[in-house]
Parts: sequence; C-alpha cells; structure tokens
Amino acid sequence: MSASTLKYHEPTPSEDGQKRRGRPRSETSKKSILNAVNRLLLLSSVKDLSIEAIAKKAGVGKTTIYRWWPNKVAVILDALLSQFGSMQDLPTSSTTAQSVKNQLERFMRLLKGKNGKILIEIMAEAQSSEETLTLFYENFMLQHEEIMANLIEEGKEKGEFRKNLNTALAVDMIYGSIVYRLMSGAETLDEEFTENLPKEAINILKI
Amino acid sequence: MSASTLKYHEPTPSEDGQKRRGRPRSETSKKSILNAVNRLLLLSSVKDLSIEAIAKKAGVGKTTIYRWWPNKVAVILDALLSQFGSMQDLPTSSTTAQSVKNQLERFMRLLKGKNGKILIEIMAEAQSSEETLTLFYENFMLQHEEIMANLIEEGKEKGEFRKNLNTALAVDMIYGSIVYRLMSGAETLDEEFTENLPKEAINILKI
Amino acid sequence: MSASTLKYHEPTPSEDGQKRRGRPRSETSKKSILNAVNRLLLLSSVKDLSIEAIAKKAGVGKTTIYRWWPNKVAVILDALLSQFGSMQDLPTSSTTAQSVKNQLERFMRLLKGKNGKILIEIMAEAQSSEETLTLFYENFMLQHEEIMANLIEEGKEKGEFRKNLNTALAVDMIYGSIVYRLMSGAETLDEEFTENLPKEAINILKI
Amino acid sequence: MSASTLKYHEPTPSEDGQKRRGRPRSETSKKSILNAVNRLLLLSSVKDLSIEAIAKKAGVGKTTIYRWWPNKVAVILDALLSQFGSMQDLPTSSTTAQSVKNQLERFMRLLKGKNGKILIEIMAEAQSSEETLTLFYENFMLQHEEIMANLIEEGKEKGEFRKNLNTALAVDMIYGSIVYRLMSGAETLDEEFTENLPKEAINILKI
DNA sequence: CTTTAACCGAGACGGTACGTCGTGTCTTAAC
DNA sequence: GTTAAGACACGACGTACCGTCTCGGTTAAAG
Repeated sequence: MSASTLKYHEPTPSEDGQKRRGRPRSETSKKSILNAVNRLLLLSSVKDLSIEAIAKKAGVGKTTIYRWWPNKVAVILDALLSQFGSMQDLPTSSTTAQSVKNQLERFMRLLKGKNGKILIEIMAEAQSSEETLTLFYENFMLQHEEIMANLIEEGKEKGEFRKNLNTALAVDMIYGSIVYRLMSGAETLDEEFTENLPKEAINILKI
Repeated sequence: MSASTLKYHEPTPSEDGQKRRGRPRSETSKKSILNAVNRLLLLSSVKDLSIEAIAKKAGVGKTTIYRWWPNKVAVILDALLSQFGSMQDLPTSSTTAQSVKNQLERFMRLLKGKNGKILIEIMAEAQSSEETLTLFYENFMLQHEEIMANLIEEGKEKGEFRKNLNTALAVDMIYGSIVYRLMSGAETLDEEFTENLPKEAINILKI
Repeated sequence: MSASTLKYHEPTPSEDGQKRRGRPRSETSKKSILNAVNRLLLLSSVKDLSIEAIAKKAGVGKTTIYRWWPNKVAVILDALLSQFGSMQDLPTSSTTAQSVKNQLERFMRLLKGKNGKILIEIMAEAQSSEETLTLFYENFMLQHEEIMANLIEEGKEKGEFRKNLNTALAVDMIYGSIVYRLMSGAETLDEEFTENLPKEAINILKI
Repeated sequence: MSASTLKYHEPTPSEDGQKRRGRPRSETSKKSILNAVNRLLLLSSVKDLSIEAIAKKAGVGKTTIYRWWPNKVAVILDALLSQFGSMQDLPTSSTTAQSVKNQLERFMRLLKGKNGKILIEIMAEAQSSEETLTLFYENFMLQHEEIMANLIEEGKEKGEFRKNLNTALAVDMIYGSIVYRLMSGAETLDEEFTENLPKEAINILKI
C-alpha cells in the first residue's frame, strides 16, 4: 500500500486508451513545486506559506499549481507525503500487542522533528473547509486508523484484548492523544511521550 | 473558578492603587463586540470571520478591537467563553469514577451543537502562532485538563484507579479523543459518542 | 508636442525589441480610472479624492492603480492632462508680442472654470514631496514656461523686447501671477484678469 | 502694525469689561505648543506634521490645541508668525522705488532658509478649504500686498511709476513670482533671484 | 471659603484611508 | 494544450490620524 501521492496527478482524461494531445504535463514542474514546498516549510509555517511564494520559488506559474491541486492544503499535504515515502505493510509480530506497538512507533517516527508540527498545521489549515478536511483525513489519517482498527479487532478475536472495548473509540483515543499533544503547544513529541504512549495504549487495550 | 473572561480586559496598569487617567474603557463597546462575534459565528466560519466585519457589525472602530485584543483568536475565544458562562466547581460525587463521568459530560455539553465546531476552528486558527496557541490553551483547555488530572490522581490514591496509570497521558487520551473526533469531520459530537466516551474512559482508568 | 500623457504608462521594459511576457496592461482599466478621476473631480476637491474612491468608481482594484501610478498626484495629473488633450505648436503670428498674447490666452483658457482650481489643488498637493513636485512641474508647467521663454528670447533678438530683461524672471512673473491669483482664493480667473494680464505682460516686456 | 499673532487667542467673550470666570488659559501650554511646532517643522514637512505629534511633543492634550486653533494650518501659521516677530513699518526712503526695493528685500529675508519652504507648504495645505485659505491669506499675504500696493499707488501719483500700470496685477506679478519660484521646486530663494527680482520689479514699474 | 465654571492632561472612541499582501482568474506569447 | 509571466478584481490586513468624547484634577473669580 502506498501513501506517497494524492490522486490529482493523472491528467484529466486518464482512463482512455489513446494518448492525450498537446504538450504533456511537465514532470519537472511537479517536482520543483513539491521540492519548493518542502524547502519553504523549513522556514515558515503552513499558514504563512503562500501559493505565490511556492510558484516563485519553484519558478513556475501560479496557474500550473492551480491546475493540478485544488488548494494550498492539497499541495502541502502532497509534498509532505512525498517525503514520508510509501507505507509498506508491517511484518506481522508474535503478539497483536506487539504489532500495535510497532505500528504506533512507526507513526510517531514519521512525526519526529518538524514533521509533527507541519502535519498539525496542515490539519489545522484543513479545518477551514469540508473539502480540504476530507482530503486530509482520507489521504493520511484514515489509513493509519484502519490499520490500527484492524489490529484491535484482531486482538479482540484472539482474546488478547478486552471484548467490551469500543474499537473506534480506542482508535480516537490513541491517535487523538498524539494529535492533541502536538496541538497543545509541544514543538515535537518528546522521548517521554513516545516511550509511554505505546505502553499505556497496550494497557488500556488488554484485559 | 471562572472561565468567562480573558485577562485582556483590565486596562493596562491594573494593580496600582491610583485611578487610571483618560477616558475609561467603554463597556458598551466591549459588549457589542462580543455580541457581534457571537452573532457572526452563526453565519460564517472562524476563518472567514474578519476583524473588519466584526467592527462593522458592532458599530465600532477597528482600533477599538485592536486596542483590547491582540488578534482574532483572542476576540473570538473571549466571545465564546462569555457564552459558556462561569465554570463552577462540580459537586463531589460518591465515587471518583462518577465525578470523572460528570466532568466529561459537562465538557461535552459545552460543545454540543455549533459550539464544538467553533471551538475546533478556534483551536485550528490558534495553531498559526505560539502566542495564540498558549492563549487558547491556557484560557480554555488547561483548566479542564487540571480538573480531570486532579480527579484521576484522587482516584489513584483512593485505590479506585490503576496505580500504574500515567495521568498526563490519560488526560491527553480523553480530551484528545474528543478534539480529534471533532477535527476529523464530525459536525457535532453525536449521541453515540457522548454516551460511550465516559463509559470507556472509566474502563481505561479503573483497575 | 504632446502634453496628453505621463511616462508611467509604458510597461517596464519599454525599449527592447522582443515582446513583453505575461498579460498585457488593460487599456480598459486605464481609461476607466482616468475617467473616474475626472468625474469625481467634479464633486470633490483633490485633497478629498482618495485612491480608494477612484478604484471603487472605476470598478478596479486599488493595486491596479498603484501598479501604474506612484501616487495620487500622478493619477490626477494624468487625468487632467488627458482632458486638456495634446498641445499643438501655435501658428506664428505677425509680431512676437502677439505670439506672447496668444500663448497666454491659450494657457488661461485651459484653466477656465473648474480646471484652474483643480490644477492649483494638484500643485498644492504636489508640494508634499520632491518627487511629486518635479512630476507636476516637468509634466505640465515646464513646457509652458519653455514656450514663453523662447518667445521672449526671440522678441529680445528681434529688438521688440528690452535687451536688459531677465527672461527667467519674466516667465516667473507672468505664470506666477496666474498661479498666485488662483491660490489667493479666486475661484476662477475672472474676465478682468484674463483681459488685463496679456496687455500688462506685453507692457513689461516691451521697450 | 503686527503680524506676530492670529486672533484666535482671546478667550471667547473677549470684549466685555469684567473678567472671565473659571480657570484662565494656560500661557505655558500655548508657548509649548508653538514651540513644539517650530521644533517639529525642522524635521518634517507641514503635510507630515500631525496634531497628535504636536500634542505629544508639547506635553499637551489634543483638546487644548483644538480649543484654541481651528485646524492644523492655523497652528502652524501661528507658530511661523511667532518666529517672524512683529512687522514694523518701514522707514520712508528717498524715492518710492527705493521703498519698493526695501519692502521686497525684507519680505524675501523672511523667507530665507527653511522658512520659505515652510510658508509655501502652509500655503499649499491651506488650499484644501476656503476657510484655511482666507485664514492664511488675510493673516499673512494680505498685509504685504497692501504695503506694496500703497507704495505703487504712491509712485504713480509722484510720477515715478507708469500711470497706465495695473496696480493689483503688478502686485500679483511681484509676489506671484516669489511664490511661484518656491513652488517650482527651489529649496530656497537663491542669491541670484533675491538680487534680480527687486531690480526687475523696479524696471517694470518705472516709466 | 465655598461654589461654580472654564481649563487642562490623558487617552478611548467611531471613522476613513492608507499601502500591502494574497486569493483565484484571466490573457498573452512561447514551446 | 500546457507553460511562465504577470495583470486583474477583490477583500482583509494592521496602522496612522482625524476630530470628538469623557474622565479626574486644577485654577481662578463670584457668591
């Protein structure tokens, strides 16, 4: 499974057999846009990052950006995901509890350093419209949630976890605590948090 | 304890004995500003709400707003808190678990309807700067967190809750799940969620 | 010779052979701006005329005005000159004295009615900075001064005018008297003045 | 005759015999206001000088300024005239021509250095309303004009000057040339001008 | 020797306009 | 048909002053 790109990038009539007419989409432009975003994010917040600045830094017309992404959130999310690389399935572990732990650690490793801050800023920015919110949610959070939900269900079936556990709620609590911590002013996820969360998560899941 | 106002409203030299010079702050203006914000929030999102629109609606100069609040988040947060009214201490219940439940239900009742959406939008807006973030956190979330943290500690001492529980983490998980749910696109906290969260919260705290 | 436009209107790289890139300047906007200024000047003074009002009346963004003119004086001067139309050379007359008279009458005709008042208000407004002052002087007064100075020199050579006459001073006196009269509160140049000035001007020039 | 103050400074019911009740006007404030204006004029233009800045520099409430002067032009004009000191009548000279010369030189001496620039800026600022214009004209220019007009009439009667001379026009030309020169960008009246103007003025007046 | 009235400083008030920035759209010529 | 360039209408920003107002306090003449 891959989380590395959004689905905007196929030129519009994507599904017909014959070749598209006219000048093809410039891959160079796409790369330099995502590249520019990533470089700019080192210097400024998501809020302060403007499409205009991206276009200028990337040496690209604003139109080119607007043609391929619907809004700022989409571009930045795309740039961020391009950094994360593809999300391989985790190798299955001995116990489900261990799998949960692995999964959580992998997720938090993604958000180490500036990335956590940036992701939270994107999530915040995404709140401004229904459209961007689902864009963000479905392209990023949802897949992590699904993996975790499946693991929990698996644990419940195997008798490792409490049967009376509300899976959806547990997922909200686990990912919610990470998001909430980052939103409360923590610059990054400190070591204490990254160590304790998986342990405590297991505690609340187990019988 | 009161959550009804921010600390911006004392004219600058607040604590000295002698009287302030010059024309005193207009309480009428203050009220009409907070009022305007509350009325405007019914029609538009926090993002789309402009200082200019508030000033116009309130029949007030923009300067008057900027004189008393440092930014949009502060005004809106203030207006919202003025709606919530003061936060009385909860009457102590039979068990700590019950107190936790009561406290959570009270919190979620505050966020019923549009208020939940608005609060999350403020929280999102507040992400744009360190300053607004602490403003939001310290004037709203922090006091709720503290109440809950105290209850959990109390429960641990009384032997009601697990001794090995990480209090801070538990608080993050509980409030995080609410915030995260609202941030994920839920227009409001549905009945299912508001019923299940307190139950599950007790489950993870108890032995 | 033409006095009908300032030199702001050539897009920046004016003199190179190759075509300019990007969307070209909108002539429609330019016209509607100058038009709006001229209509607004009928109702309000130069001082009370705001860039914002012009933009609104012209149905144009403020930025479009700021893009092409450096300040209010420049726009208004431009609008006024667009009214005056181009300045043809006068047909040479029998005597230089007659030419001087013709030139003066033409100048004063330009300033009949509201135009005199407006021009003086622009001149007044232009005093606020070195930049606007030279803008005004070089784009309007200077050419009139030069014509007059040339005529006076010609008259001196032909023996019509006093050899010991200080040409520059004479020009200052003649145009100065007009400007000064308008600045002293005269709404317009009255008939008495417009009749007498040319006569008296000839008197002080002649032997 | 005195040109050193405007007539604003008598407290409102000026002409009745008995003393006014209440706290009398503070002369200290008046002085520090005029003083502040003169100091500020060394640093900024008349246009950029704000009532607020004057009040601050003078350590005075804005209300105090507005109580005694109707507008900015009035305050600044007042401050400038307080610098000029009183205008004594000139001692009569041998010839009227000499008197004219003396009068002109005295006038131009007043405008040496920054004062010329400032006066012209006041005159420019005064153009914005009928009221300020007459204020400026009647409190400053008019008395100079009258002296000159009287001298010219005297010269005509004595047979020194041309009988067919239009006195009003001559006055406009003479003072107009000075004003116009200063308005055209000259920082000050240079030596050449101050030497030549009186000579040329006599030339155009004489037979 | 208290009242009364006008003054004073400070500074908040409702406004207006400023000049700038970013949005998303558009119109060119070049490829 | 896409691209870079860049002009466009629009809307909001935060600031500066305007002229007015409202306080507490002062300073005199009038009662």
